[in-house]
Amino acid sequence: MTEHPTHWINVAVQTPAHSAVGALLTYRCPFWVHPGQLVRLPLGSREVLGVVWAILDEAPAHMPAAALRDVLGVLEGLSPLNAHWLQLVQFAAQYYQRSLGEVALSALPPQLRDLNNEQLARRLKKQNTERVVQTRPGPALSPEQITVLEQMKTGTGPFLLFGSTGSGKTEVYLQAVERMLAADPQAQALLMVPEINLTPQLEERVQARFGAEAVVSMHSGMTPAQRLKAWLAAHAGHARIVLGTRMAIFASMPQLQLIVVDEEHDPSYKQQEGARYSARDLAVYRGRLQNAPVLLASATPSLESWHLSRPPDADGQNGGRYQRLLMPSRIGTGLLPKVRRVDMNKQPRRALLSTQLVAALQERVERGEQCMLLLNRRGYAPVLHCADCGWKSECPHCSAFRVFHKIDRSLRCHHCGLTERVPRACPECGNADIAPIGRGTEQLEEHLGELLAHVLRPDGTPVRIARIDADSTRLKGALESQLAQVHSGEVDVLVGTQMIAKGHDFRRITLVAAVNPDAALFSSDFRAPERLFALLMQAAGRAGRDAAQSARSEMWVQSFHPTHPLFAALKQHDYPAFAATELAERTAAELPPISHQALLRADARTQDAAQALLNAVRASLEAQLSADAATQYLVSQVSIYPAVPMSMQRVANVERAQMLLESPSRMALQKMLWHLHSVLHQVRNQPEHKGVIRWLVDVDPQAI
DNA sequence: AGCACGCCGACT
DNA sequence: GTCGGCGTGCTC
Repeated sequence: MTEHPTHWINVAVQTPAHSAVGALLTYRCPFWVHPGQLVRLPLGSREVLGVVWAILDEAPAHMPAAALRDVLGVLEGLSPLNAHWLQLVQFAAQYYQRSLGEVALSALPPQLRDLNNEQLARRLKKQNTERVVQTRPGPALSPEQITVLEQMKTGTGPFLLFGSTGSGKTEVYLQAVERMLAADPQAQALLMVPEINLTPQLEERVQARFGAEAVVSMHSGMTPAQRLKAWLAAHAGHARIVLGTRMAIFASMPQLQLIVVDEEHDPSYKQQEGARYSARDLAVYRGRLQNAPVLLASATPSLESWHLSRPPDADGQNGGRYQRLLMPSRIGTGLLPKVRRVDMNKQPRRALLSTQLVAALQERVERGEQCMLLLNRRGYAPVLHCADCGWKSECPHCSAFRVFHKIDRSLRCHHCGLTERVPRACPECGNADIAPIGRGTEQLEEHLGELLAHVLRPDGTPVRIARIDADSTRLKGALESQLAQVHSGEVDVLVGTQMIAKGHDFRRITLVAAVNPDAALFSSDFRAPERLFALLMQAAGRAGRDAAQSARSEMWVQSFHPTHPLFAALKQHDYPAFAATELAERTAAELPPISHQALLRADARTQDAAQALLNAVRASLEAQLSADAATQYLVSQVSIYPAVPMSMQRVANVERAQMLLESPSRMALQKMLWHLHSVLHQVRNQPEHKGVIRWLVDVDPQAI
């Protein structure tokens, strides 16, 4: 810390976008600092961590010098966050309408805030050893893998790798990393996966290939100490490979030269609270910024990425910015499972499982094979109902029904968490005859137990059924132990929600069934079919991973609409056909990815108050923009729809309303949001909007 | 968001 | 008499 005449700096500190302290703060600084350095600052009565954003040449004119406080100190031994990182954070903050400080500070490991310089020095010393990378050779590549890697070498990307399940996408990532390290041993790669659950298995493969020293993980399941350690290793450039969930997109990686986004279609890449960023979209931005190739990969790409990678038309025009790479074949002799559609109209009324499916399950169990049943509803039944007076198990605080969980005889609201014992009789009329409506995973498990009670495994022991969902895996480590049971063959029939369809390799599963997938076909959410198709394709990919068994693997779909085009495309394993139909519909309706959307949401004590704020913002915004010749065009380019209640209108006694903004031009939408931000502050301060609790902006929302 | 300051009910 | 309920208001 060299002596230096006092000067002034702008710093980002942790403050929410809607607070009065939204922008950079100015401090006096009695010593020399660089942009990107971390400093400790007095803010009100507390001491906070800040990121130095800019060094000012002179005292700021907008504030009296006496109002500026002094920086307390700098975190020593840390090299400054580089300009690329600062720009990534700046872009994310601006694009997703949050404060710089909120994005910057939430991108840093929380423990950095609590350490003094001695503690930090100790941590830095501990991990300050050069890491040795010992690359072990990989398997021989398929012709498709070779072609794709060749295309990555000659092109600039971003690349969309469209590769079916089992085509060997992971090996492509590993080869790309290997090639990167061969060219530059100091280079760093970022590998992203959608969920924490999927990090261990990829981590294992990466470590086996490049050594345990080379890789660090970053996800929210790690302890503060682990997170700090991993972050420091990446920031210092010691970790060659950072493997993580969406939060890893903000890892400081000075030598970043490759970004891979696995299962790029997965909705988990979109953060659903705070700064609602899409890690996949930021990956593309970051790749361009740091001149690092970006590889997005999926067997069922998002329609956004599929559209952006569309090939040019016959005259070479109108192609997408992304380069599409193809790996259509499953490796080895493995075949994709045969898809069977069961017409539930021909089954007994209200049957949960068709007779054919039950027979097929029995056959598999008796052969010693495993089956997996998907039902996207946890609990025993989604509603309890009194036939006498019509009472239903509504949540008193939310616009939702409380779900009946038979296991602990509880009624639980899945939105606010309210849990009560199931009443013995109807709370309204006292009738003892209250009955569940609809079926969840608990009931499916119970029902299967009855249907297959007489079925024996080849060794003569009775069938074993297990359930995996958010309830069964609530305890730490429960998911791992349950998965291990399935792998070891202790379980014959696995029942679960979509969490079992993702990524886990169950080699002995030869039958996967979607029990009741119809809801998504007619959902008001225009992305529901896309998600369903991806889920079913992914689930189908769980069956027959073992080449010896793949010939007789099957994916079953029970539906009241078995001839629906979505299922027809699924039967052919034809994602491009599905995407073409879906994109045609999106184009006709001017929905994303043809248009771009943002949501403004308001929470208030009453629905009227929430909507009143939104409609006032809309009126004020349109009036202000129309009045100025320079901004008039925005009003015609961006549609602002009237405020409506959210589909989950009330959660924990808070009323929620939303307003949709839509534009064919992403730029126009961004400019509109910029104006919206200032109008919101004006309107929010008017006394008639006192009842509003909070507002938030969701850019590129996943569901509307 | 924190964290203060500030003005009214049941307890060591 | 105090500990503490959460209502407004400020943080360079």
